[in-house]
Amino acid sequence: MNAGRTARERARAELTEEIKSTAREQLATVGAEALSLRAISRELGMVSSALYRYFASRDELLTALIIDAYNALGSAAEAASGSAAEAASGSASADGDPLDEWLAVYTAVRGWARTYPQEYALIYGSPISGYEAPQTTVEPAARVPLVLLGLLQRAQTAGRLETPVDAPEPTGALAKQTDVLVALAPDVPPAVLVRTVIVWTQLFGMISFELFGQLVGSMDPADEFFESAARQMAAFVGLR
Amino acid sequence: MNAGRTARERARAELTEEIKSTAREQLATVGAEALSLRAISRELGMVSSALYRYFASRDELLTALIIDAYNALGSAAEAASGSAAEAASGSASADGDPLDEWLAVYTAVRGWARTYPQEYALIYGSPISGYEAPQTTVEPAARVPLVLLGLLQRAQTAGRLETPVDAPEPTGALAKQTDVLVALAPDVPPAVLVRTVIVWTQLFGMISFELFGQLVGSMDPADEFFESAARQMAAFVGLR
DNA sequence: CACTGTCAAGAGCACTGCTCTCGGTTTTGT
DNA sequence: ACAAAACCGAGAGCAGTGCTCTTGACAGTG
Repeated sequence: MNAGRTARERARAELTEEIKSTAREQLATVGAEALSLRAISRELGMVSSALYRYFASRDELLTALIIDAYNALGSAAEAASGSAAEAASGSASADGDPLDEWLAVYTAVRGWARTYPQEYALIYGSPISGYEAPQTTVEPAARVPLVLLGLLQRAQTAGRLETPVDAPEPTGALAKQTDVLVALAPDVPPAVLVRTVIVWTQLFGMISFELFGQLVGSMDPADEFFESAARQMAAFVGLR
Repeated sequence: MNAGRTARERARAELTEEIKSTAREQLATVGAEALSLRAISRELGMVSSALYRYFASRDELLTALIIDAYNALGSAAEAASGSAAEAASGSASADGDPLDEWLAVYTAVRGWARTYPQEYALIYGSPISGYEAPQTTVEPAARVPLVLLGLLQRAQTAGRLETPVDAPEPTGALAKQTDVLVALAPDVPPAVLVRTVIVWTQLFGMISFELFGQLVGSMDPADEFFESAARQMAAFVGLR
């Protein structure tokens, strides 16, 4: 993250960032699959071949944009989680109301998605054909679910999580898969962890439907529906 | 649906279907955004310009494929709903167990999506850039949610739907939006209808996550998770 | 000063969607 | 039955794309 030592390294880092920046602009206007390296180079006043000194291919540029998008969304969710906790208590370390925090995270995720719909589509839409997401994307991609898990873990230790009576205990392969999540939120019961995954898929399904126009004719505009869903999903995982 | 009168009309209809068929093959192998009219025409042994006699543009071909995909998925859901009802009773008109039917619909939708992932991505993935879905797509797109609504309506009149006590009554704009659904399932309480939309978004969010690789590392393979989610969502809307 | 690695530039390849024109065939109207 | 109209496939061509390769200029290091 530091400025490179030599002038060359600094120039290279700056230009790399500049390329990504104009790529994001193009993304916002023409969409992901119409992203053109030549158009970017034209915008930057350089020749298209020069761009390949910075990104070996269009896919590599897309990968960089995808990772940036995951991180931006993750940061937004984490910030919402953190500031909601502070706002209620005044102190930075004490926790606020878990339900408020839950709603703040939901709102932040949706807000980011609506502000940067093309970048959202890039990471949660159909995968680019012939493009295999490298392993580098899974860590940034995990930040949003980690926020939810962390929130529930803290709510549990604060006595604000009440395991729903009708949540079935996972068995078989599902129990094994849940173990991975137990390691991340050890005090949250497995039944609630399964529900957390359900809720996680609901959140992004709902946002995708809103952004991709699937709700037109029923729940669009989706503001009130979204908040209702957020509250009902909080209750679904046992947040009180 | 009938064969055209003149030989030309029949040939035209056949060739149109053949174009869509090879387009679907290409779709399955190279993906939607790499779908090439020239490659299709090459496969068909004709020149690319001739293809424009049948589809005015690439977008128009995509629209046709999208409508076909919606209809195929809708048929699969309707068939599952119908056959589940018959299987339990032997009669074609009597209803089976609503919960079995619910699970059958879930399984059918997921099965179709896994069988035709690229066609699924075409309709539930990111919208094609610069492509506006025409009004013709909304009716076929509504078939799956209509299956769920119909199922709940029948379950309600059969006394198999128990409105959850913690489902909040929709108010304000949300209540207005729910009215559209009331017209489709008049006996289902509005609170349950809102939950139906939530469940609807969850279903497709879950399938999208599975297909687009978002579940890798947690709930993949998703068979058991999917069934658990299906059952818990049935309970969430009050199916008993 | 000379050498080595990095850089932008340019030409070029194979591909794309799409348009237009040109003959030939089929359907239709009189 | 015959002419007019509609339709069809072929081919050339345009503007655009991602990507590769070569060339000449520059900066950093011994």
